[in-house]
Amino acid sequence: MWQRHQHSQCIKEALSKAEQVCIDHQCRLTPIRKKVLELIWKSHKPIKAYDLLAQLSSEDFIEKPPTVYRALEFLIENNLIHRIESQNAYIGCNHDHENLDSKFLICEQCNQVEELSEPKINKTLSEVSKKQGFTPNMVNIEVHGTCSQCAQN
Amino acid sequence: MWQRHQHSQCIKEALSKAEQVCIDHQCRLTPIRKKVLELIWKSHKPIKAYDLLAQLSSEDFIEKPPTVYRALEFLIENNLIHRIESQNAYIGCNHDHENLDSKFLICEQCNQVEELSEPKINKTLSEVSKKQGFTPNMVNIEVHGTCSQCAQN
DNA sequence: CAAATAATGTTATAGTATAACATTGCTTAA
DNA sequence: TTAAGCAATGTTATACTATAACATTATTTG
Ligand SMILES: [Zn+2]
Ligand SMILES: [Zn+2]
Ligand SMILES: [Zn+2]
Ligand SMILES: [Zn+2]
Repeated sequence: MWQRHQHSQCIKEALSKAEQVCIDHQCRLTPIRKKVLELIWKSHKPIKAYDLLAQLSSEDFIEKPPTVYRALEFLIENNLIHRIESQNAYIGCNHDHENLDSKFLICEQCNQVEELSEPKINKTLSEVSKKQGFTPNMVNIEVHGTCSQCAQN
Repeated sequence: MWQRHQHSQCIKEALSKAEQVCIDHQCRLTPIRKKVLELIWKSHKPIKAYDLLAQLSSEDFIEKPPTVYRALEFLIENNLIHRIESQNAYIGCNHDHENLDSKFLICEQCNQVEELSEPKINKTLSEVSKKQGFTPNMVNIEVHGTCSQCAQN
């Protein structure tokens, strides 16, 4: 969480993780992709495509929508970020994903997002899906509510 | 599922359930709201706001965006439909909801959607949330994959 | 009935995302 | 090494999704 860590450190980690992922996946972390990823991590909350666009344009990058949407597409494909569907917004991921699944706790007060990695949820969902004869491919879970910090205030 | 029921029957049921819900909630199922709900049920798959708009306009209703978005808002508030976030689309609900939660199996082949009501999922999610000190308010789960029908083909 | 409230009409615009084609840059194998 | 092929980016235009703001009409209630 924001309050409990050196954020510059966690940006660094995210970027170096990205380098490694790109080596593993044999793809390229180009300057634009890297810059977008960095801006997403700097935000540390879900950030919108057009906000990224605005920030890019103030840093000598080309500021057209396809530029940022392509970068987002790339980062999503490589599980370096996720899209928060209920907000049309994007957030960094520091998890190791086996599958195409993502699970979020979204605080309605502070808009801080926590990604879950609890495998028990997937297990339960799998079981229920199977019962319906359904074969899951990707899962998205978005839980809206109040985080512990905000509950105290 | 589409293949296994008289669809005209299930539209009728949805509309009469809606009447009852509106009595209970002391709100009004106006002609526009009723028409939108009917069109959503006729589709029997997730349908987009502007597709509804097009269908309304061919039936002597006013065809401006706010008209349909207001109807959608009303229907969502009363749990008569849900929004499929990953598709910007809307689908009818014939469940009885205690809470603000919805869980879907979405077939990537036929785009048929099944709503889950399995309470075990909520229970698991609640437990995991609590462990993080998080108080859930509303939950949305969207599982993409292949339905049993499509798996056979 | 009059006042208050709810719902709809209307115009305009904000916000999100992609298509299509041109250009540039990297990779690789003759 | 260099030309061909592919990957990435540039560029223009447009499609798709949703809401703000204010006017008008319909319904409810005292
Ligand atoms: Zn993740
Ligand atoms: Zn919070
Ligand atoms: Zn439902
Ligand atoms: Zn199917």
